[in-house]
Amino acid sequence: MKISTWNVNSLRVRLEHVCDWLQNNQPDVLVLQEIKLTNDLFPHDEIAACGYRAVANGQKTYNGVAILSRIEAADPVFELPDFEDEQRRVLAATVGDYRVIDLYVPNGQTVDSDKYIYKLNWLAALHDFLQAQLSMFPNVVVLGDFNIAPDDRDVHDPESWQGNVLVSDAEREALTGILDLGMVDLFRQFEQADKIFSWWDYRAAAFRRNRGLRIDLILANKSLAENCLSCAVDIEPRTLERPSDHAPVSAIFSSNS
DNA sequence: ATGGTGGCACAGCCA
Repeated sequence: MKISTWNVNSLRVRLEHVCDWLQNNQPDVLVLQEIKLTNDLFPHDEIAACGYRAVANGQKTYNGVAILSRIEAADPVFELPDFEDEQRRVLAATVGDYRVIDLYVPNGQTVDSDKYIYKLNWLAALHDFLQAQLSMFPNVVVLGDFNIAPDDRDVHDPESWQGNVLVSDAEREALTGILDLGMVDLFRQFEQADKIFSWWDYRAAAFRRNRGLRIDLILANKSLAENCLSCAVDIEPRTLERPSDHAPVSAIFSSNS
């Protein structure tokens, strides 16, 4: 079972990259963030031509998430319970034996902004939703753009980022609270090279200089994490013409989980 | 260097 996540920053613009990546990598599930289109404009035919079904939770201009899967996804949830939100950032669904929870966590803009307060409130609601999902499903994978770098190993220059949005203490504590529900950051289960990131700003040649952050994460509950065989970032699509600013991340699970 | 680039949509917001 291979499950992957990718913030595509507009599915319209990146459709060809997504289709090529599906053909080349053959995941069982790929979850997308920032599709930036409404459900009526979702490219179901093109995705079907690659051999995948799709469930979308889309929105015009901003945000929007989707789950692509070889087999049909069931029992979708489109909202954080008891959290009023116009922004389409969550999509949970069951794919075979796995509960897949696709997230586009709010960016937060700056630590003194209203958007940062919204981010922390959103993460508190997410915590309660994940607690409930973990009590209902034996195999839970939570993945997407978390807009939080878990620790300083995930930041190209921790000193320059100190206290900034994406690395602030309150955000990292919120992530720790989610992990404390019984989840594992799969990437850190494995030996990894230094300075592996999943997002690089479009500006200032950040990718060429590898000035990035690891903010695209795959979490799994502990018993499922024990069946994880690998977790890796694929920077190849970030080298293409007109790339997303994020790279895809994939985890592979042994088939008996 | 308080900018830089990119998507959406066509000015300015968001990242």
